[in-house]
Amino acid sequence: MTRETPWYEQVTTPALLRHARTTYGTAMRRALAAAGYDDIPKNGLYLIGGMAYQAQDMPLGNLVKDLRITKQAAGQLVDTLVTRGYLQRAVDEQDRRKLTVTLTARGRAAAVVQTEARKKIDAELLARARPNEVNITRRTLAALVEIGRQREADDA
Amino acid sequence: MTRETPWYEQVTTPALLRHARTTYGTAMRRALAAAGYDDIPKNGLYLIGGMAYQAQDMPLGNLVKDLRITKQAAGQLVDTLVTRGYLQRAVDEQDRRKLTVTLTARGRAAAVVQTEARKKIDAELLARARPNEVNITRRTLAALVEIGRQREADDA
DNA sequence: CCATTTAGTCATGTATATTGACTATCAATC
DNA sequence: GATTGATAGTCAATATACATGACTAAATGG
Repeated sequence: MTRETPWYEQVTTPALLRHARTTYGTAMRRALAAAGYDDIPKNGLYLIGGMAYQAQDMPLGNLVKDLRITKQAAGQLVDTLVTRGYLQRAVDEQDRRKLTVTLTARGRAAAVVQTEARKKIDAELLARARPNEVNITRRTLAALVEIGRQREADDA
Repeated sequence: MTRETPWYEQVTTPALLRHARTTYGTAMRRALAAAGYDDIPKNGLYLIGGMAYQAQDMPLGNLVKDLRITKQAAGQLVDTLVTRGYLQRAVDEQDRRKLTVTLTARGRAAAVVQTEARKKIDAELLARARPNEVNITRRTLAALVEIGRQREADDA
């Protein structure tokens, strides 16, 4: 009995990464839209989801690094999210040049929906992969991220 | 000695996926730009890299599904890549409505550069993770992709 | 054949991001 | 305590990528 080559061996790793992320992305977008949050711009998911998971407030400068966009684009992104009621801007009292960003009530509500959608995918994944395999995957992805950071630091 | 929580445990899986893909993306873009291929649009990498890896020619319709963009956007993407000398369009003789797309010489040359950049990252990854861990990662990513496909099929 | 479906185009609008030029705050020195 | 330089963000104009709506041409299926 000859073993069939699995489809994913015909696909590059970056392509796998792309499509894997799409699974999360569409699931989160669908859930958000169903709950009435259908006006979140592209990178808004990253911002809202990240803030709910990690930090209560985030300096705008972090966005620039994380999303690898210009500060103008970051400002514009925050602008629309403020306009649409998801975010609040505040001046950092320690350094009055800095702006920090916090979720509004609406923003937190959206974050909850988004987080649940994400966890749903995480749960579905555990039906197809062992917990240990998921851990290894996350560690390996982290290694890839570190390679990117390293390279960036090297040529700077 | 208390074990420190690794940074990546504070990050959602979709965020890890995003940043991991960025490592590949910037490496490939840099290599391409250094070799004179600095006019490739966003999704062009996916197209050129994918065609080099998988198929010699690709029906335009596949792009629509893979990239999850409208056929108009796909047509436009191919247009610019044809204009810039990376792709060639041809009518499918079996079905004269269909257009298939092939790499030109320039396109193949760019694909080589891109592929090498990708493999370089793959190699660097093997300095930080075992081959088996990389395999598990790719399989787990494939599972995520399948979850997305499944969900799409379900609500169709 | 005629109706329907499939594959792609043309024209137009919109959202997202970029480049370039500017203001405001802070930090360090003289 | 005034001057220089660096950092954080804004404003204005523009480019690019993608979407929507209306259309043409080729294939499929009674």
